Amino acid sequence: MQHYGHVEKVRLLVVDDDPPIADLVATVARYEGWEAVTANSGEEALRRAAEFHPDIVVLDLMLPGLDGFAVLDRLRLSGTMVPVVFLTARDGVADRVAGLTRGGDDYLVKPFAVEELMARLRTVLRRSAGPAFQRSVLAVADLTMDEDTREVRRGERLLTLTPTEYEVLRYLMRKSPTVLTKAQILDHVWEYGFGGRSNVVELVISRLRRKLDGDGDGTDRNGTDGNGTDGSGTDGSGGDGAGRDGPQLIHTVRGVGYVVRQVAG
Amino acid sequence: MQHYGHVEKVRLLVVDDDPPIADLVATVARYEGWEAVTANSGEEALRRAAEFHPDIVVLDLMLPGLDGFAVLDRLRLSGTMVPVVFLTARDGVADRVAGLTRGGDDYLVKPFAVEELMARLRTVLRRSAGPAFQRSVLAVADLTMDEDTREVRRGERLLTLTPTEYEVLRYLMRKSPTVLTKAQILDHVWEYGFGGRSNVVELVISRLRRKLDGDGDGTDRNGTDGNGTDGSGTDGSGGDGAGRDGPQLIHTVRGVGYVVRQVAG
DNA sequence: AGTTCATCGACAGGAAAACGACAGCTCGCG
DNA sequence: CGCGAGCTGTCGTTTTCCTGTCGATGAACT
Repeated sequence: MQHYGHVEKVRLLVVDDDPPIADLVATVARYEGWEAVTANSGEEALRRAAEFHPDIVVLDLMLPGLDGFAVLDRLRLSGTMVPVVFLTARDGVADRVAGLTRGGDDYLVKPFAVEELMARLRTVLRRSAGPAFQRSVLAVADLTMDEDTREVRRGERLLTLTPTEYEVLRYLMRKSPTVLTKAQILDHVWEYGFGGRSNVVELVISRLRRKLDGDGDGTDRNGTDGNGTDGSGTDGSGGDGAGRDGPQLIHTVRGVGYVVRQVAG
Repeated sequence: MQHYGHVEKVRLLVVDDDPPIADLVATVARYEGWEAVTANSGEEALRRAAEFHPDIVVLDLMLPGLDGFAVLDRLRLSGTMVPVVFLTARDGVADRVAGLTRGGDDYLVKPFAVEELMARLRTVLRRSAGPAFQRSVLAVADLTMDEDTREVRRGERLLTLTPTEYEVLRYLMRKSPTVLTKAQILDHVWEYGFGGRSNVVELVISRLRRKLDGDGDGTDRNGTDGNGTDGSGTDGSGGDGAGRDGPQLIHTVRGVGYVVRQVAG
């Protein structure tokens, strides 16, 4: 039915017996402009699926009563072809799940990172939308990211990013030119329930900068101005952070967070 | 995407009384951009065939009621020349089937691997597409694979691959330059219902690398790097992973999976 | 100047991947 | 019908390198 790319909102059904988790996912999805409903049991899931007609389903496999596998079977038996993204416990039934991803489905291990889940949902939707091969490429200035091949390049230069770096950058690029707080980045990119409050984000940003701004000594702090609204101001200090590859793209907004964009202002 | 010459979408009819199996096949086919419909009984199959006019049919021989042989007869009697790929149980009527494949049809034993089935479908389609059957040759950099002759070569050198290695490589090449996860590879190349969670994939990749990257001492980790992007950084240091035949083509994307592609710059 | 916030080098624990070695199987050949 | 070769997959070890913590240095704001 509806497909990604369509004008209408994506309809998502989230099935998880842990309400907080289900809500978390639903909330993020709604934030992206999707319509989302949740179900906390297998039975409810089937009921919701029947009336809501989701375009995609997030299904926890460990459900009391009618478990995820059973729900999947019933869904398929009723002729529905909705793509499904499964959630499984770390060491749980991961093996059995593997066999289910052949279709267009996919799966994720709990605890997962929200951005990771959203990324998979988008991918699955894109693929199930038919001749599937429109690639999804994010771009900001001369920085591009191909989500299928995972190739990231600054201009011509191909960058080598670690998984975490890749995730953070993707989130920043996707939201560009919005400024994101460290908390937001932490919440989206790290697994939910990541206790470690630390400067991890700063760390990753630092490493990212070095790689994509080619910037050795970089440290050009410029974006800076105080309050969120970024505004214009900033630069000032001369060097626009050009390390070797052009202007700096990751800017620090002191007291707020980070943003990826061409300098502006 | 993958071309057989058809401009329009391939129309596939899948006949299997086990809905999950039929759906599995249909889903994968749709992924490839085909149009697919399923039928769960012989009667339904004939009905669907009449209205859908498939270009090719996947037909399970063990159907309750009107069985596969009967369905085939009726189809032929009605003048249809659609090529058919049969599915049979491991020890079942394999012999009798042999006699049916004359027309250019083919058959596969259950349980099968999805990629294997898709490969046969493509082959049969190609042959039935007219006398002028172009060969289907996959190529990535100087690595080529002829799906008809099963010849694989790196540059001039002919490689000797075992069945499993061949399948894995074909899947990787077909999807190149997309990064595939181990789960995807496992799901496509191994028979459905292969529970084994193990490092088989890593193993095969390792063996493939040794053969096609000519890599004796191998372990040239270079392409390998973090996520996705690999690449550039590497070169420099002399070894481009070139064992003897050029740059490494199978790259590890840590935390994600594997890709076949030229490092590109 | 003092205080707060950010950057980044260095290090260690640990997760993921590579790979050698071995055993069960299949299949072809004698 | 039995033997042997090659293919596969499991185990366990080794290697690689990703990640987050600490702490010192440096900027920016008040």
